[in-house]
Amino acid sequence: MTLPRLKRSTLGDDVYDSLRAAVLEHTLAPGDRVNIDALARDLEVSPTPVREALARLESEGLVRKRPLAGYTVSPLLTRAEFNDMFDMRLLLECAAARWAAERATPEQRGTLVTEAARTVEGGDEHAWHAAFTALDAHVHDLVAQASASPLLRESITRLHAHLHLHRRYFPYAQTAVTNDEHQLLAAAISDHDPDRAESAMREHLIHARARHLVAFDE
Amino acid sequence: MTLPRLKRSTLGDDVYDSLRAAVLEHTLAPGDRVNIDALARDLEVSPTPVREALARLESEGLVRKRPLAGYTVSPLLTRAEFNDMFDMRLLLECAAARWAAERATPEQRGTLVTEAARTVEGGDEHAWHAAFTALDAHVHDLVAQASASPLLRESITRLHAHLHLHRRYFPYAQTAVTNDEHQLLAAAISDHDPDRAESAMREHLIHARARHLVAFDE
DNA sequence: CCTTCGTAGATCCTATAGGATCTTTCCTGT
DNA sequence: ACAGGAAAGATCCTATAGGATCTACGAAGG
Repeated sequence: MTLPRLKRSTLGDDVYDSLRAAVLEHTLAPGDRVNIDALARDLEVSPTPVREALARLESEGLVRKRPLAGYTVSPLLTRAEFNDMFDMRLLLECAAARWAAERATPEQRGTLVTEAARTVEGGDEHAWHAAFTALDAHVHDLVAQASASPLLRESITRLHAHLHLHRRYFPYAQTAVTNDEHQLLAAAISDHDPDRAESAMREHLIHARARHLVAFDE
Repeated sequence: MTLPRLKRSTLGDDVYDSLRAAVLEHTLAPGDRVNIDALARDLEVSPTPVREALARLESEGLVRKRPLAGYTVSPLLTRAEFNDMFDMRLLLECAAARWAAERATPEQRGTLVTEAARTVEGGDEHAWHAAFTALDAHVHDLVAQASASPLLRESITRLHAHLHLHRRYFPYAQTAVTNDEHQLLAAAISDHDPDRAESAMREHLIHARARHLVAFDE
């Protein structure tokens, strides 16, 4: 008998979740100064758990700390850093796709195919874009999870946080193409075909990088 | 004129360094409970910076937190987790070796060859072993640095922290072989030969895993 | 007009105190 | 002898207060 491992949480963790969401949603925009006391007042907690949350966020690179001068939200990636991130994605996620094709459970293959086939319904443009981004992240996480490597999945998740910071500047079009690529990837993994899974992921990421890079042209 | 960017530090950072070193040196052994108040008294600081340091360490996986029950030093890796870590090392460090061979500066190639050729001098067995481990980590970091990918280097550094936790249980012998492998790797990178660099790293890591895995046989 | 210096304000960093929770130990009952 | 429960101790979590530092604005001098 396995119980769902009841979740006890602390204020620090709650603040962390809230702050992380705020940064990812651009409620706190890149470059903004983060005032500890003001945040504590807004969230109606003391500064201590806020400091704890910020320390964790800094370790993940979402905020920067300047000693005796306060925290700021990490600035957006430069073109070079963005390319570096995609080099890492290619390295990590191609391996994840390969391992997923080799080691995923039948349930995982099924879920992956189902989720990759999902499409996002109407709503206003902003909400629709947010939903689509969330779905994209979810598909990639399913692959990472199916790779059966906890360390690999964690690394990928960490990268995606930085990717998410840029989503506002991604082009709204071409989402249908993304969806097609996801389905090819899911099919390859479902078919136990590592080579095809890896190359599908590679194609998908290379195309995604090209799609996103236009945002860096002024 | 570029000044060395004077380093201001906070108590929290100092505590972090001290604590991280204590964990890596097994002054705080895996599984040990970490008493916040006691630590604050020993280090002669208040609990707040200690909490901040622990939050960062938890984010790196060096300590674990159980809400309302305190922190503990992360336990040693299981055999499966250890294998997973080496799978990640193979993925990350082989790519690092390849990129280093392609992109390293002349200075980096020179330093790498020099450091890979270094040997550790006498001293008592414990100190000697510690020095050798440090040298090994240094060589691998030089490769990561030469890869010219900040994200890749950071990921590798993160992995090596966990590897370091196990060093006490590594075999003392066969260090000469390790040194030879490092020199082969350095030579390949120095020669601008990506294929040979990657395979040299792969061989090295596969052999290293085999050497270390004996520690898991009881 | 530009640069430099000094002061005021705001912010961060650290320390201490009180309430809530968990762990351990001891005792009682079966 | 063992299982179950209760109370004491220790520990963690949160809140508040005070000292040190940085930033920004304004004034004086070149």
